[in-house]
Amino acid sequence: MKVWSAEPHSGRVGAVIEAEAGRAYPGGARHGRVVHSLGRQIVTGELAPGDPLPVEERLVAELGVGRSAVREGVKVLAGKGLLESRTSAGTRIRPRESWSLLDPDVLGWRFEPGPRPEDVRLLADLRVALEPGAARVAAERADAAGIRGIDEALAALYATADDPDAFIEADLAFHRAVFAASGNDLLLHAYEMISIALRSVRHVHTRVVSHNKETLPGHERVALAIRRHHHRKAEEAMREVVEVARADAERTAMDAKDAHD
Amino acid sequence: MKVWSAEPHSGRVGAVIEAEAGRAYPGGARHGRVVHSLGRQIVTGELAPGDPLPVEERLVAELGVGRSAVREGVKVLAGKGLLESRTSAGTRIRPRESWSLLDPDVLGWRFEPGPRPEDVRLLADLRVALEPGAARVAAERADAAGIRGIDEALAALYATADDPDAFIEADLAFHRAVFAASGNDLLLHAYEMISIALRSVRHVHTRVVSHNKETLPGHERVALAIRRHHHRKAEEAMREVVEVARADAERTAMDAKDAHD
DNA sequence: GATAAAACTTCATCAGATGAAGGTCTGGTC
DNA sequence: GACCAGACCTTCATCTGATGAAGTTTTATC
Repeated sequence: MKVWSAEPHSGRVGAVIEAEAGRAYPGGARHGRVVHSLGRQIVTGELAPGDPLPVEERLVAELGVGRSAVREGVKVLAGKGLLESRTSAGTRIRPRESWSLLDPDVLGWRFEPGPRPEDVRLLADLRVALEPGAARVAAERADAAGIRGIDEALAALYATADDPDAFIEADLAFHRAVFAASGNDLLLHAYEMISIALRSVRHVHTRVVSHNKETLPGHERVALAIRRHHHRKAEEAMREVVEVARADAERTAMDAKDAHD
Repeated sequence: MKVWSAEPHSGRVGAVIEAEAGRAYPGGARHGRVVHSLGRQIVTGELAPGDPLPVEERLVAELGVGRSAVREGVKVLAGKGLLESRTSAGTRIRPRESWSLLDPDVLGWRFEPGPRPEDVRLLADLRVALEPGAARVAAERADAAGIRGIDEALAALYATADDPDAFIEADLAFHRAVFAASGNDLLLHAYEMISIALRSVRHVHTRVVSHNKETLPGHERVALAIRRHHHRKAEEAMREVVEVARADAERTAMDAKDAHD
């Protein structure tokens, strides 16, 4: 009996690779090309879960690389939960639940093209869910180095309030410093992944200089509370910061939608 | 100039594989063996960041597989940020900051052996940081299906209060249901990774039946608040649940330490 | 002692062969 | 006609050997 479903692959898989192949990958890193091309197509939905990948031989032809490169690339994607290959049954795209959504590459493929409106809400919610709690733990656990990191990031925030692009980076760095101060490497990594996505939404957030300045007092309160180990206050201050960001993001998204209609 | 440091690899890398090789992997999955053996050794610290891996040829000999399998395995680990290989310079272990700590495999290698005391604190903090916020977002966003999922998980919790092992699974399922109700797939994935680690700590938590029963009202409050979309109450109720768990964990860890001294 | 060229290492990729694991198809049986 | 055994075929898994590319190290020269 045939367990896996879906008809044989129809479209071509190699278009992107060929387009990129011109110069980006002179000699080596062929397998990296395979990983990124297939990975992106899977994550963006061009190739849907359950779909079979073309057979190795055809991938070799379409991607213009050798079997080794194809196999290594497929193995990497399988390691990220995107693919599963079985002898005699071919390779196919695993269901979305199996993907390592928090893998940096997977996140990148998802958000790099520019976030869709629903992603903006998703990210804003994620920050609301994560950051106040992280600020609380940071207030509980921060040592001198952690507090210093936050203070430095805060100073940078003030220093860059007039430069939108620099401010975005400083803002990301401040929030990162809070996570770092939690002394929890898993938590810090969780933020670093969010920031991959956040950076791609930066056009949406944080454009107006006057608006940036308005957020400074909130950040200051966060830093102060952590410095004093007031976990309750740290959490509340951070919540206010991210709630404001969420409201802004939703308003911006709505504006964009109105403008588009 | 030689940029990478550290002396050539000294010990043998293949011991584990050979030990496992006897029967576990009859025909296929050789490259998976490589991934797990090397991955575990890296994550547990047997191989330290900066260390060079033996050259391919030697890995082939030590691991008892062909070059293809070695290369595919190395590529998978490189995809998880654990390794980096460069032509002519060999393959070496990347610094810990580059690892995908939230990758299921990496988490597994880290926590499966059984958590060390510091990991217990780490996980407890992580829950305190993450779960109240997730409960809040769940209360804001939960739809009928999400609420139903939570209710069912709650019922299972009550039903298994007398069976320690089943209760652990029911507890994990309840918390998962809360994350699922948030409608945020990234958040849900974050929890699923925590749960990989949590499951390995279950010996520490949740052993006493009477104790399990004491946690039921707290869970009930969480479910109720989410059902009614009281985000404030949901967050507070969840905070209480995870704070209690954290206190228990720390007490248990301390007891274990005392018993050990 | 500095510099440039040659030699060497080690990974990257290709190519071909063999094998294993499943799935499919064909006959034959009842 | 339904069912089953076995041959057959497809497709991935792995091994092996050869070639190439990119650094590293050594050596030769001034």
